[in-house]
Amino acid sequence: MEKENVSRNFIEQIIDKDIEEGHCSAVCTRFPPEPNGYLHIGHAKSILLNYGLAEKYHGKFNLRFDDTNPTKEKTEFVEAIEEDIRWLGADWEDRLLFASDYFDQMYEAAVTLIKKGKAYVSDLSADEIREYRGTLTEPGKEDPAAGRSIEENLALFSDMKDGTFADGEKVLRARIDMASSNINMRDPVIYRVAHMTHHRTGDKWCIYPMYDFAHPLEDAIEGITHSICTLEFEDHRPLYNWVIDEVGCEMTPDKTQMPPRQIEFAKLYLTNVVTGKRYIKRLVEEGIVDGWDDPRLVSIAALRRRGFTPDSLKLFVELCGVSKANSSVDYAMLEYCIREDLKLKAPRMMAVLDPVKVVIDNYPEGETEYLTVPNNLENETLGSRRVPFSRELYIEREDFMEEPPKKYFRMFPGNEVRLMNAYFVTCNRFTKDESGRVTEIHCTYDPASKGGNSPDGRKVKGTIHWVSAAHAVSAEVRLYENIVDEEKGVYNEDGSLNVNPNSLTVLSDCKLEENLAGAGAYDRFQFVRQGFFCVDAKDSTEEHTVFNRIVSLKSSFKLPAAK
RNA sequence: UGGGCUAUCGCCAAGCGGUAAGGCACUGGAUUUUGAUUCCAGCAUUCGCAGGUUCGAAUCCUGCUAGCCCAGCCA
Repeated sequence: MEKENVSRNFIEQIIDKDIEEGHCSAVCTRFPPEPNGYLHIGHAKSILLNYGLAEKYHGKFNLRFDDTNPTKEKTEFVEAIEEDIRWLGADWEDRLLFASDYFDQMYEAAVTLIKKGKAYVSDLSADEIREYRGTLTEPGKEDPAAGRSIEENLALFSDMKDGTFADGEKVLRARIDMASSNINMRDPVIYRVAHMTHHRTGDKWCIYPMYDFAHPLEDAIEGITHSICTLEFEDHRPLYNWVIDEVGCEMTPDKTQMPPRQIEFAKLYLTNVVTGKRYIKRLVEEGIVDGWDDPRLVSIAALRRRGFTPDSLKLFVELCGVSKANSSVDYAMLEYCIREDLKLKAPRMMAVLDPVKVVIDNYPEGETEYLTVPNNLENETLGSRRVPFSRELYIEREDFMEEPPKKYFRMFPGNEVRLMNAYFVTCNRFTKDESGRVTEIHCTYDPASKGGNSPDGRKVKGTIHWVSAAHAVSAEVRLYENIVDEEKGVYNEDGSLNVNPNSLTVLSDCKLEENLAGAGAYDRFQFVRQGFFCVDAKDSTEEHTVFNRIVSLKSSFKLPAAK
């Protein structure tokens, strides 16, 4: 028995009830993206939710491209979307589906509607339709063409399909209720004319179904039981059900199953992060980011490039939960998830990001010894490696202070610290340049403390990481902060983007232990005391490795404010 | 001034008439060759507000308030 004290979300409760009451014997969900852009973390929630439900109920999960509007869609996007979903681990098996494959059936369904007297061809222009629709507080007016005979509608709709009319000249409307308090029910347009080459059906069609008509049919055709979408479609549910009732249920493959049920949930928003296409587009156009996969963004591609793992995103989505309340999840939750995932999986290596030279005065010149170091103290299965130690090393510049404040237990004159996995060392002197910048630190080491412990039981407060200067490999390391600060607003008063000037820090000459030399794209490590890092797959080359900091380690250490 | 939806800790989120789960964040304290991890402890007398029903209400009723969505031939 699993720990079943975990509470179920409201969607699971609905499904449980549907199963209990015998309405549904095999759950089928779907993720239905329109291939008109890249996926972001909000989509990951939907993907993982739908896929997770299918898994949990031993049902099926379909990937269906909702490609009913050729003016916005591209094959390039379907490929990118497939890659992202595959990477996330959501398996659609052999059910890679396209709404455009159902165009014939949708056309027939529209004809059926006309024959039932439930749809008519309108002559109104887009502007006129808007006028006739009324407002939020006033009912709409009957379309002058609403009274057309079935025969005439059939002929006109056929002409629409045959290309007799120009874009916008005619439209097919469902006959529902022009006075409905729900604007979606005021005789919604269900087919429009668009002389446009579709990325999959080419020029076969010049009329395309609208979302509200197409979507329920797609769900019905595929035998979707629970059609999960976001909150803004709540008002569309009556129309969804209308289409299902009028023509959809006939198209269902298994009549013993309930017809598809639409369920809406709240989108995922993250604090200090923007997912809007327009905003991202501006960031790209203004050269603030280097594309849709810039590691500071939260598109799936960006998260992947930054170094996030599918498991970390899964964890994140689980922790966020599912509800109908609009909310914004703290970015710290995402950070927690990637740390949690990588904690035991990533080898812990030494890398000095901002190096300063250290010389061990009493260590023999020219000598190198190899120390055996475990790759992850908390996970023995990751094994160990050999790390070279020698007379000249690099340590982190911030691990040394000439005049330390209280509670500073790193290196300072006279203080003994541990070089992680190596020796105790004590700083005796150091040199500075004209500007006062420390150039070289001199220490003596205690040979008896090899491995990092003194046989006499002497303790040190500080343990710092280091890299042998002669053996170090250089690399570029990029540190990131969020691009936006919501507190200050996403846009400035003059309409310009309010971007965090520190969103990217490039450290061009970091010193890494030699074992990191062979790291390849997407390899992830913990750089001890620094954080988790991932080899950038886009900008790394054979001779120039670029690491992205995925997330820093938590730290309760703060230097007292300098004065 | 129409319709739909939502309000529980700084941020998510359980709760479904029997007396406020959990996670993140935060704050101690212990352990520690990462000021990390781990561990232990703390963190809503109160559920948007006001009334009412009830022995008993976050849960039911009434009335407010706030926020989100809807007037594409987008999805």
